[in-house]
Amino acid sequence: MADINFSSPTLSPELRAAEPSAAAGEPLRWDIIELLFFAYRDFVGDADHELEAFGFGRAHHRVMHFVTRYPGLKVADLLDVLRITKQSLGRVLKQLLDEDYIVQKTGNNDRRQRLLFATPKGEALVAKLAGLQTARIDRALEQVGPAGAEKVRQFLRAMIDRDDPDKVLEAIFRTPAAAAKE
Amino acid sequence: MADINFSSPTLSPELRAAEPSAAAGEPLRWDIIELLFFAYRDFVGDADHELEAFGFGRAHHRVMHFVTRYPGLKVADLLDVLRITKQSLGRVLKQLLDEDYIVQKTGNNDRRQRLLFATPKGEALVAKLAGLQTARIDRALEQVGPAGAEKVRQFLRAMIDRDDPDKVLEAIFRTPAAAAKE
DNA sequence: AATTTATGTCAGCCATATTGACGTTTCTGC
DNA sequence: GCAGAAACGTCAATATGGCTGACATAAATT
Repeated sequence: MADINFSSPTLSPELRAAEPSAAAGEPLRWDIIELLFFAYRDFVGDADHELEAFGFGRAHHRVMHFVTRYPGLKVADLLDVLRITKQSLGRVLKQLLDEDYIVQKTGNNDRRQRLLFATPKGEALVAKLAGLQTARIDRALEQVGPAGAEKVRQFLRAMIDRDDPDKVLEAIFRTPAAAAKE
Repeated sequence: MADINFSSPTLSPELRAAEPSAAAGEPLRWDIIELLFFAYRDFVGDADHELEAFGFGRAHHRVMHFVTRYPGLKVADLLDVLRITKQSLGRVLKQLLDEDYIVQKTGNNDRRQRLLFATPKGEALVAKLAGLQTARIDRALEQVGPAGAEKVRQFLRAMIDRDDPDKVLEAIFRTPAAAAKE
């Protein structure tokens, strides 16, 4: 491996963030970008750890979460939410069905549909994982107070694409809190 | 595939969020949990789209980002930040070196170290991706005002694990804004 | 009756992560 | 100066979770 050596090494003993040299343009939100990265990394880390014990991964969690929260979700809806293909969903969903975390029910309006429901076993897992994440969120919201919490919600809502929302997003944005500052 | 049919189908025409039946315990932060999921999904989606044109994935972006922002980052530091193994980093890093997005420089205090630096080409890519994400963040921050923006930063900071922070996190939490409400 | 929709499935591929083992260079402690 | 540890690179094998393409079936729609 070729070693590229520059004129003067200029070793920084203290690591410091540097605006990349193209700092001439509009200011970039480096702080928020990185905070989001770390916050999300640790946020999902809570669940990841616990999931190992069940032999599941993040994919299983996402499926379980949305099925539990939105009972009767169709397969197609789930695909929209997760933004994956049905083949990808297939493997994960099959495991969750086999291991009795989720059950399917034929739609009665449209018998082609397979509506998805969490079993008590599935709900328990989702609640456990949500508990871990809630602890972290509560701790963080305490720092900003109730008014701050509402600002955080507004911010997160505004970060989400609203064009062509999936069924779940529609439900989320139809919620009372959404009407607040729309 | 066995079809499990229940007593009464009870089809919901409008999808509605349901507290899983174990709602007896402490309240769970379903709203924030889901907002974080969707916000992050769309946030990283901005970059993902652009990366395809370069034949890169998210892994490349993460590496490029931190190397650009923290010039002289050691390989070991990067592993801490990204929470991956050196083998995983290896392939991605090799590509970025080969394609001249990143250069290595032997540490002069410790010649075992390979300090990482972005090339102008690399910086340009990172700035472009950060620009996309900044547009989204700016749009969202407008909704909450300057005071709200500070609340959002406080919230995100508080979401991050502080025990055993890596070098980059230390730098982030050493920043002036961090001192504000510590 | 023909077509479209919702779903499932088979086969293969790719990206990104893992563990374990091993080698080299260089620093550190004795 | 030497032993050992540290920082890195790399080989091999494996797992997960994505992907595309093709095809099948049942049920709804036209």
